[in-house]
Amino acid sequence: MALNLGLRSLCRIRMSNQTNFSSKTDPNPNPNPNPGSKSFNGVSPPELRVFSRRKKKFKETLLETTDLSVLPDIEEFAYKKTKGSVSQRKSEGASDVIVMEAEVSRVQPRGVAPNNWQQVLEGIRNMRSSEDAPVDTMGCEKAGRAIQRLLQNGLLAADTIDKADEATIKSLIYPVGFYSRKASNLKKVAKICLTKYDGDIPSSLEELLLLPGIGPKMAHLVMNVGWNNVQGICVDTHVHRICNRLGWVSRLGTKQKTSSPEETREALQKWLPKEEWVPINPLLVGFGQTICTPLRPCCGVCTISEFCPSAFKEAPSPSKFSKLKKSASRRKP
DNA sequence: CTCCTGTTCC
DNA sequence: GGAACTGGAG
Repeated sequence: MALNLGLRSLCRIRMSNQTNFSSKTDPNPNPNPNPGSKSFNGVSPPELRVFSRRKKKFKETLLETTDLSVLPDIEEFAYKKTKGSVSQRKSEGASDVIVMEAEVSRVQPRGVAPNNWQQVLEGIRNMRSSEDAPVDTMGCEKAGRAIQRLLQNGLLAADTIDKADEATIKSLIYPVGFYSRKASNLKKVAKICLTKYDGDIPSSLEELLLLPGIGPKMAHLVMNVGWNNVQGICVDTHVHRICNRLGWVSRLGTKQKTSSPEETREALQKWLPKEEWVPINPLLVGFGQTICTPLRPCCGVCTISEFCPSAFKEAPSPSKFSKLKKSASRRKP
């Protein structure tokens, strides 16, 4: 399923490259000598060898990360960028398509990255190496209790969920937060998947967002770990909070904190290299559950506090300050 | 902005 | 006793 999407994207990229790009760079492009036979997605054998060599990088950077809607821009950018290296790459036996793939993999929108971000990330990775955060045992790739119970009852497929009683689902997923709403959304989503997607889940961000109960956070999570097709960063409350504490994101053109996870996602994507877009979520979620907690972060044990503009700036215990705040908020006109 | 829900932490 | 907690809908 994820493979289908990847291959279709690949075909579309190839087709558009072959018509637009090769005519710009090579007045005499070698036509595919034997289209339809011994080819992989229209790539003939010599090209396929190059493709295999670059496969790993290609897979990681282009196939799984390219948003097809930005293709015209990428082609334009890649064309300019490849001018100097095209002949060299081609002498290695690479076709225009392969050159394009290599260059596109370097295309990444880059804003100004914050100072020391790599050290900060490395420090968080070290703090997270014990994998003792809830996300490590209950995260989306593991089966939490509620998922296990659904699984035991055969309720992880669209057709069985569609047939099942909403009250049954409700009791099985209890006591997850908002179990009632989630049970009803699950039924609705199963119906949609069954009628519109042949029992599977949709494979594009836009279609996922149309499902009830699926917002940006879940849609990106599904694209990232379900389809291996990275369209954006999955920003939840932890990623949102920590990025702001670190000063990694700000409102467009200001130094103010971002006010929503969506704003954080856009700001973070401007500079964070794409290879970090998927791992940043479990990394910061676990960090946020154990050390950089929403209330009273443990800056004393945090190894990157020297880089954190917010370190030790939040009240360590809710004493006089919060009591004053409470009494102030109780006074209503 | 509030609501949804039960738990957890103060 | 009650605030904060998830993420999405309205």
